[in-house]
Amino acid sequence: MSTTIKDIARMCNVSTTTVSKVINNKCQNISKDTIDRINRVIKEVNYQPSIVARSLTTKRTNTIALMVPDICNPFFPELARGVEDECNNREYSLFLCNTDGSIKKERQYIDLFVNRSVDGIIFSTQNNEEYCEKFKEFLDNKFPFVFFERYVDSLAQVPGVYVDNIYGGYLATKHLLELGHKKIAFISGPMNTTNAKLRYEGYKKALEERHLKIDKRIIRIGDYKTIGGYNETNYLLKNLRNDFSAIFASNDLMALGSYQAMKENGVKVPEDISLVGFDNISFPTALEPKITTVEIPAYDMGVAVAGMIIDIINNKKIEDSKITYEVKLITKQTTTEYKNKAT
Amino acid sequence: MSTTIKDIARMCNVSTTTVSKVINNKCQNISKDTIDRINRVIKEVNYQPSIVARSLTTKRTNTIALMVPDICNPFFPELARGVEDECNNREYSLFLCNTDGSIKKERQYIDLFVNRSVDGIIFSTQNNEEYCEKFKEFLDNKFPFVFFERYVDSLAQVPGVYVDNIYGGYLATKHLLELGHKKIAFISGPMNTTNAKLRYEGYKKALEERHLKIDKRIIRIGDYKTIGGYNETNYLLKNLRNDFSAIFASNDLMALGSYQAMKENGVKVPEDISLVGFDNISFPTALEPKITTVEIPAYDMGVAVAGMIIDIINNKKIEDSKITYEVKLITKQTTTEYKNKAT
DNA sequence: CTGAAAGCGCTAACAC
DNA sequence: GTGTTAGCGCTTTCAG
Repeated sequence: MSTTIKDIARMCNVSTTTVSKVINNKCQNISKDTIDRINRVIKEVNYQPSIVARSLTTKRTNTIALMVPDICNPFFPELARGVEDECNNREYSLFLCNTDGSIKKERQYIDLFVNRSVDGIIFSTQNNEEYCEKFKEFLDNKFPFVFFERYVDSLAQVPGVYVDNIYGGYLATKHLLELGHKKIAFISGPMNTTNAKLRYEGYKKALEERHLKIDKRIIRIGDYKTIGGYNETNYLLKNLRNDFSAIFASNDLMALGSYQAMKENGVKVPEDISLVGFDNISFPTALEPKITTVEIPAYDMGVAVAGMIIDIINNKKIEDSKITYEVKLITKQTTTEYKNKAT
Repeated sequence: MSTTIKDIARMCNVSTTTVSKVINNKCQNISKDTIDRINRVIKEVNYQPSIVARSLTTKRTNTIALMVPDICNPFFPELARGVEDECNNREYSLFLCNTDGSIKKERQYIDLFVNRSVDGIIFSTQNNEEYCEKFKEFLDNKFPFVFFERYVDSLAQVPGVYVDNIYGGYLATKHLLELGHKKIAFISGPMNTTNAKLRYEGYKKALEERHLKIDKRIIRIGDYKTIGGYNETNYLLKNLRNDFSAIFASNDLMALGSYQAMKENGVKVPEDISLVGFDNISFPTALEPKITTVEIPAYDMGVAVAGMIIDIINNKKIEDSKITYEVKLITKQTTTEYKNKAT
């Protein structure tokens, strides 16, 4: 557990250089004999080179950090799993960080991981404009980092992996329209997150396409959490009960909160009100309701974003590369045709 | 982004030694003046010492690795969150690894992280006896590692965090007994995992306490996954429908699979059959059914196990310390009184 | 109170 | 084909 390259060199009567070359498969000019001898000894004593020492000279640690708001939010495990799988495939190791959406924590983690000489960082959090100087610094220093569904308008050149949120919002809304709903409430994510804005765009687009007016009263702002969907739905039911026959919540967590509020108010979903979410977070099949939603391929995107950062690390060119994933409407149990009840 | 301790030393007209001492707060014999001067310069140029270089001399990386089967299994995010929070509090960083329960992957990760000089490893996987030589080697070398709900009989001296599985199994079963159920089917986890065995112990204990016979026919072995609960329940319903009025599944995932099977067979829960799970994994409140279950405080245990490994790292004594967490029955919707139907 | 010097384990020019 | 040498950025004796 603490034999070093020197020991191996001594045992084989060669220099550390030669051993190093063998370890790293840079054996152009080494006789088969010595290679074999060295490899045999390495096996024998089970020698494992110190990655720390290597990192000090090579300036690479083969580590990356993934910053998520909270791994307990059911959207993120799949993402993290995709990221970790790809890292593992490509011989990187993954640091996990939970920022709770706190700029302060994020900042601390950034400093820490820069000190740790991670080779790159994946940001999967939704603080947008508020914390840009660090990113600009990263760009200046060509420090590899990528965004996952994180939009910073002033940092257009940052690579990242995204979903087509506008289209997603459009799909969800169009689905409801096609079922005959004309008054569709919208519970948005926080408006300082770009994906919330984009989903809202999609919502508007679908309505406008049908020349329907946007009713601002039934557009509410939530927090992407269950409680937000719950509260906003309670508000809607209490104050505007007859002004909508469907709700489009900007993510599944809020949709579930919304569902809860409706249940408590004796409103039947989908008979009385149809409900659509976003994300398609997965639960064991026994659990109900299954919310009609827009699917985001979280695992695949995790693989993609990890692949992207690793590519960048190895090319050292931070290109303006972005991948946008298609989204798909998944029709489940919470939407049905609008019934023109005599009210 | 690449100013070193030398730069600081030069800028302050001191040696690197002095700077190092200031950085590490070992300032017994340094004049307030120089301390201030050095700190000022450090601030000014935003100097951050390289953790890699430090690690090479100190032999400590302030990192630990957490091995879980799969972060997507809803039990593990909470655990991981607890671990990460505690790590963060105590200035450690966390590597995340998904082993899929594969000994091969686990072995690879172990080698990798030893090479990375992590200060310790948390094993939260359920391979038991099959892979012990490595652990023995760890013990011999005083390499810090702890178990989370992982039992290896031949390694009694390994520290770890556990739950009182026997009592949990006992509680679940007793709850059903108190509701009047006498024929209680048991869907176990894989019998090569010790917690499955222990939960079974608890099940037996509760029955024996009431002098009820164990009916082996209604004891089935699952896989701790939804599909296992589903399959075993289908088997039970098809072959032994009248030989049980309740099911105790050894974890919530299997309980949900069980529920699904019953639903598909037109069996009402809890009216026809009562159902208890184990773990109390958390879902948004809107989701049904809410399964009566035995709560494991996953987050707290994550904090505890991280604290434990960090303590061990810093004392360098691997004591025979184990923490066992109490479990608690959480009565929800899937259990009700036995109704002595005329069959 | 401060600094010189050695060394952690490895890689990488460059010689031979 | 192989070895010498220097150095990555830090900590740590030990001397002054």
